[in-house]
This record gives sequence, C-alpha cells and structure tokens, in this order.
Amino acid sequence: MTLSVIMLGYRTMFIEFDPSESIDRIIRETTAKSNDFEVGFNPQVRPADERFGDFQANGILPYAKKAGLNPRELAQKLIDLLPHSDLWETDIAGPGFINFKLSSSFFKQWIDKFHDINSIKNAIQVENQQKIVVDFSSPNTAKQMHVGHIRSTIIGESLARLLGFMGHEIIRDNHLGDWGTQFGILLFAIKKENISLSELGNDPIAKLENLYRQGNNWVKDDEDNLIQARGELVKLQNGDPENLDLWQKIKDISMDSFLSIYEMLGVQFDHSLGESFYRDKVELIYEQLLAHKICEENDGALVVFHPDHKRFSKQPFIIRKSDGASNYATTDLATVAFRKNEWQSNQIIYVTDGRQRDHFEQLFMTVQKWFSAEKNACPLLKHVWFGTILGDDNKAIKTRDGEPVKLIDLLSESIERAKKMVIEKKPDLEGSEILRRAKIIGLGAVRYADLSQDRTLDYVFSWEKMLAMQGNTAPYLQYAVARIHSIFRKIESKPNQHHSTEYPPTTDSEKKLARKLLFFSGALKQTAKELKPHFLGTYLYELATEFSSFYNQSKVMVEEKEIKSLRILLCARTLTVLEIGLNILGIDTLEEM
RNA sequence: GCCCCCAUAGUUUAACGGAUAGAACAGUGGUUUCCUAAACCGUAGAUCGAGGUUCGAUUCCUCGUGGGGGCGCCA
Repeated sequence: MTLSVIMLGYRTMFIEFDPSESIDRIIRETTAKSNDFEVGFNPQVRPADERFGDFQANGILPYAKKAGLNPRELAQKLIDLLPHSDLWETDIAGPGFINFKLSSSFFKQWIDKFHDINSIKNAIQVENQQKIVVDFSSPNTAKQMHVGHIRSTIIGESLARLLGFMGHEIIRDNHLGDWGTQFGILLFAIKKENISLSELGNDPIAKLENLYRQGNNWVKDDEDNLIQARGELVKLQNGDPENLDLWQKIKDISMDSFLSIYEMLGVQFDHSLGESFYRDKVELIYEQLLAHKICEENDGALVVFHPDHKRFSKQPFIIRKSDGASNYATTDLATVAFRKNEWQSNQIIYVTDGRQRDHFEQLFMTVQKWFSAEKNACPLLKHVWFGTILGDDNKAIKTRDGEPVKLIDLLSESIERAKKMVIEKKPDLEGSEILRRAKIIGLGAVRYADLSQDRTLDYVFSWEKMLAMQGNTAPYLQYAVARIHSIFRKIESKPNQHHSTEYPPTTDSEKKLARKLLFFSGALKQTAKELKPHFLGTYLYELATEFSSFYNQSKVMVEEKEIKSLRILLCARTLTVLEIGLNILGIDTLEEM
C-alpha cells in the first residue's frame, strides 16, 4: 500500500457525523503509540470558540500538570506526532489548548456525506441499544388535564422521540392516576348527590371535575365525610362491583378527553397502564419486602426506612396505608417490577414535577434493595424533573378565580392567537389553510416555550414571548424553514432532490453556516446525555440565526453555477437538520408562512 | 426543625472545570429597485456576598443573604 492510498484512506475515513469523534480518535490512537502519554489519555475534545478554531482539545493541560511537564511543550509533541492531514490545521494557544481548524475540504465532504435524514440517523445510532420505558404525562382520571400536565407530556414525548431516533427501543407508558384517593372522594360525592354518569351532558369530564371539587370540600369540612370517602376507596380496591362499574365509566369519560388532547399534540402511547392495572400485583410487594425486611409496620402502616440515608432513615416511604389501601408508592413499586419482568426494559425514565423528587429518590432506593434481594438485575432508573409554570404574579399559574388552567383552553388560545398572526400576514388565505397554519404555529409556540430553557427552571408563561417572531421562539425557527422552502420553489427544485457541489464553503457566511451544521451531532448527544431538550433547542436557534444571516448576505440564485450549487446544498442541509431537530421537539413545520 | 432546588445585563436566559461569560427582549443607530423586512447588521449593558480547592471556577466545596419547594397515611 502506498502512502497516498493511506492518506486517501484518512481523508475519507475521518469524515464522521461528529467531527469531535474523529479528532478524539486520532489523538487517542496517536498518544497510545507514544511513550510521552499514558494509555487512556483523555483529549477532552470540545467545540471551540469561532475565534480560535472549530474544535479544541483541552486534555493536555491537566495531563501535563499531573506529569509535571510543560503543557505547551507537550502539546507541541502531540501535534508533531499527529499524522499529517489535509482535513484540519492545528495550533497551540494559551496555556496549552490545541485548536483544530477544519479545512474547506472537510466541510465540503461533510455536507456531501450527510445528505438526508437516513444518513444522519444511521450516523447517530447508539452502540448499546436499550429498551427504555418513558413514563410521562400521567394525568389523573376524573379530572381534566390542566397546565400541570403539559410539561410532562411535552418533555416526555420529546425525549422519547430523541432516544428513539438514536436507536433505542422506546415504550411510551401513560401511568394514569386512576386508583387513588381522588376516587374515594369522587365516589362519595356521586353517591351523596345520587348522580347518573350517563346523564352528564356534553362536557362530562367538566361535570365530574366539579363533583370532585365539591366532594373535596365536604371531606375537608367534616371528618365523617373523609372517613366515608376513604371507605369508598377501600371498597373499590376490594372489588366492590358497584364502585368498580362507576370507576370504569369515569375512566372511559376521562380517556376520551385525554385522547383529544394527545391527538392535537401528536402523542401516542404504547400503553396506558394506570395504577389500577397493578391492583392485583401489590400483595406480592408486601410479602417480598417484608420477607427481605426492607419494610416494617409502623403506626399501622407499612413503611420503608433507609438507615443508610441521612433523611430517609426517619422520613418514611409509606407503601401501605393503615387502612390497608395501597397508594402510589405501592403501585410504583409494582410498576417497576412489571416493566422489568414483563417488558424486559433496562431503563425507566420518569418525567414529573420536581416536587416529587423525594418520592422518586425513596422509590429508587427501595427498588434497588428489593431487586438486589431478589437477585434481579435492576433497571436504570432516572427521574427527569421539571419546574413550575408561573403566571404574571410569579406564582404557579392559575385562572383569575384560582382554578387550574385547563390544558385544552390554553392550547385553543394559542391557536387563536396564531390565527390572528396568520391572517394579518396573509389575509387572502382560505379558512382551512389559516387554521392549519395556526395550529402548527400555535402548538409549536407552546411546545417550544417549554423546551427551550432548562427544564429544572420555573418559567413565567407569556403569550407575547412564545409567539414572537424574533428571539428564541418556535415561529422564528418555523420561519427559517419556510424561507428555505421558498428558495426551492423559486429555483424550481426540491430540497430532498439530490444536490451536490464541487465548490467548498468559501465566504464568511457560507463557512459559518456549514460550521454550525457540524455541531448537530454534539447537540443531539448532549441532549440525550442530560435528558434536557433545551440543548437541542438552543442549537436549532443558533442554526436558524446563522441561516438568516446567510440568507441576507448570500443570494442563492446567482449566475455562477458552482456558487449556486453550494448554496443550494447548504440550504438543503440546513432544512434537513432543522426539520429533524424540530420533529424531535414535536414541532411541525410549514412550507409557507 | 431537617432536607432539596435556584440566584448571571433593566427583563427572560445560555455556558459538558477551560481562553475576552454567549444570546434574546426592552433601549439606541442603520439596512428593502435583491430568494418572505414575521428578517438582517451595528451599539451599550451582567456572574448575590465572603472564604476555599484548582494551572484555570458562573460551574466544585464551606459559610452567609434572598427566593421557591418537600418532609406519615394526596399524587
């Protein structure tokens, strides 16, 4: 084999979807063969500030410090050892950073190679595929979905899409709250008022919710009522036919109302196994946990203490109430076992409000001890928690009269507001088209508002902000997509047609756009690692900004064929990346806005 | 009382222990015979306080201040 063949080999071999992996690999291979570095040297390759290059390797600094070497000299040694490549230039900067500046040849080959959703998807597949249950949304039956459920639904769906895109097997499970105390209260109210469930009118779920609220007041006012309500729950859980029948009807009414919302949001569950599904699986939990001495009787209840934990050694995890009824801790335990033993899942992701962190910490600790005692491999358990949506007053969002905001009302208002924007822009559009666009813009805006910032933060709900055309919003991203489509209409071509170019990115705006495209894989990986969709959102916003800049500076429809072909290619790639990214966030796009 | 989370421009926020802390909105100044100006380009402005670890701290540790949340039969 001649040298030129080897070089050619490098040239094609190293164009990977994630350029930082190429750089990481070549550094590791090089240092492994050198006496100056220990095996396992970590190059710490990161995207670099534009001023310094495209990627940087920071690993020399800590390594040199530990080895008592001069970092700049060591960096120079490494650079000298690296095989010559026409894919990048290197230099040493500051105390010992190694900067990699990718060549125009690299950019050109990269945008040629990752030309559609399939090539990108193939390139991002994980090596160790997992079977992951994503437990999200989880509304309570007998109540309407309200804003409190939107974050779980939107974040959960987005993570499910991302992990699925990366090659994991995803099971979406809607863990309905259909077996808890609220049923005791509701059944009590139904009986007290002598209500017939088949005569609730055209908004049955709203009627039930009012009834529940009324029941809740009765229970609060009078101890006897509370005892009666708890009694109804115990009867239900013991299989009382009348209560079971009522319960089933309530569940059906609730599911109808949930499904209409899930349809709007493009969410489909593989399972909706609520707490009730586990009602005959809780006895085994009590037996096993008692047998392993993981739980104990305390004040009539069955509780788990964790002596090895500073707080949970005293704060109990109640798995059976003193009246004998199960609670959500019980069903959550049974649920883990079911997902592991029946579905063979090796990972479970729970998407809930941050206020449940203690519960999940206790649950996970208990599960680990339990599985260990049973000699069963414990699935990886992750609690993906999020902050609260706040109103103008910086308190949890409520309607004026203090009621929770119904999710359907919120989504409808967003669509209404988007409709006004669409009509203002294109007054002559047909009504159905106005509505189609309004849905995509309005629902996208609500979704993106939730996904664009760190999920652990609370955020203040603002129509003006989420529907703004400027700034980090869904309409801005959708507008970038629409403009790209517009270009393809003008040049009478399709974005998904095969486009190629012999001309590398050259001008400032071409290079910057191409450069931003290369960071897509990094954004996906970081989002998956942290389970935080805002990393992807921030990236897409930066890409859209870069595109808008390019759009203003670099006209696509130019005479020079080479330049035109390159710019068409950049537009097509930008569109592909934006569409993949937005789809993962659950946001639809428009060809025209 | 115990514990958890948060604190970055006027406001909303980004930053996997790395270089001169990056944006957006609101200010302010500009760009349109040109693929959607719902856009783009300038400009000004920030790490709660005090210690510590580190070659390097918005990031890690300790203490303090301020805000939010959780702690026995709700989920």
